[in-house]
Amino acid sequence: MKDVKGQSPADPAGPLTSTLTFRLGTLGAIATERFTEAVQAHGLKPKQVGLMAVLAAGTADSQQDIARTMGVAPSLVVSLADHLETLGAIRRERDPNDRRRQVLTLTDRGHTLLAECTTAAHTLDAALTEALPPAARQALHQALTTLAAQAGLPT
Amino acid sequence: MKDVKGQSPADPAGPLTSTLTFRLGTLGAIATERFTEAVQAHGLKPKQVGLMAVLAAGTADSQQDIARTMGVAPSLVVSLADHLETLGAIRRERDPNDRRRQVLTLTDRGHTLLAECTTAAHTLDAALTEALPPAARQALHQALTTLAAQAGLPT
DNA sequence: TATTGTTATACTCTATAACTATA
DNA sequence: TATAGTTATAGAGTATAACAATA
Repeated sequence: MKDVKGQSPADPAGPLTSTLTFRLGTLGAIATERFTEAVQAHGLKPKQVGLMAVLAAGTADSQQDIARTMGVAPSLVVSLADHLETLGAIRRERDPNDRRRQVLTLTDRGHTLLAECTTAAHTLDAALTEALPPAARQALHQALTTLAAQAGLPT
Repeated sequence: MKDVKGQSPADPAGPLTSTLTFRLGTLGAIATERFTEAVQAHGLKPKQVGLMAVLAAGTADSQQDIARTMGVAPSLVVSLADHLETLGAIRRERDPNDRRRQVLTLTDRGHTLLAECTTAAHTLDAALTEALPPAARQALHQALTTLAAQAGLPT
C-alpha cells in the first residue's frame, strides 16, 4: 500500500483543522474577540467581566482567592480590581478579622454592568448559533457544559 | 414582583458562565494552552502549526495570501515562516512569474511535523472528551463544524 | 503607482520578582 | 516567618508604519 501523492505521511485520522482542539481554539478566539468588542462599550475587558462573574457567583471574595479561581496572577487581579473600582462596579474593603485581605463586593452598578455584559453574550450566542437547529444547539450546550465541568471551569 | 436578594437586576436568561460565548472562550483558551505545550516538544507554536496546515490544505501559498487566510498581519507571517524555514519544514521560493511573491511549500520534514502535531491534537481531543458519550461527542463535532463554517474557518 | 515582503517600532496582555503591611 | 496586596519590571505575542524590490 503506497502513499498517495501529497499525503506522505498520511493524515492521522483526519486533518488538524477538524480536531476538537483546533476548532475550540479558533472558535474560542473568535468568541473572545467579539465579546471584547461588545463589552468595550461599557469600558470593560473580558477578564474584568470575568472577575465580576466570580463575585456574583460568590465563590471567592479576597483577591488571592479570586486569582486562584480565575487562574491568573494576583498582581493581575490588582489591576482588574483597580479598574472595576474606578467604574464604581466593586467595593474594596479590608477584612476586619485579617487586615491583610481586601474583600471585594459587587455594587449595584456592578450588578447592572454584569447583567448588560451577560445580555451581550446572549446576543452573540444567538448570532453564533443561527445556522444551528434547536436540537443541535441544545446538544452543543450540554456537551460544552460537560467539558467545562471536567476542566474545572464554572458550570 | 420584587427582586430576590442578591439578584438585582435578575440574570438575563442565565448567568454569563453558561453562555456559549463564555464557554467557547474559556475552553478555547484551555485547548490552545494544552496544544501549545504539546507542540513545544517539536519546537513549534500553534500559529506556526496553523501556517503549515494552510500550506497542506493548498488554499494559499504566497505570504500575503497566507496572512489573509489566517487573519494575521503579513509581518507576522514573515517571522512564522522564518522559524519554519529554520526547522526545515518549509521552502521559500520566488515566484518566477512575479518575483515579488515568495511561494511557500511544505517539505517532507514539514509534512512529518504537521502529522505529529495533528496526532498530538487527536490525543488531546480524546482526553478532552473522555467524559462524553460517543453520541454526544459526535453531536459536538458536528455542531462545531457548522459554527466554524459559518465563521469562515476551515472545515 | 501599487503590491510583496521585510524591518523597525510600539502596544497589549500577563507573569515574575521585589517590596510593604499585617499576621 | 508567612501571607495578602501592591509595585516594578520583563517577556511574549502581534499590530502598525516605514522601507526595499518588483510590477
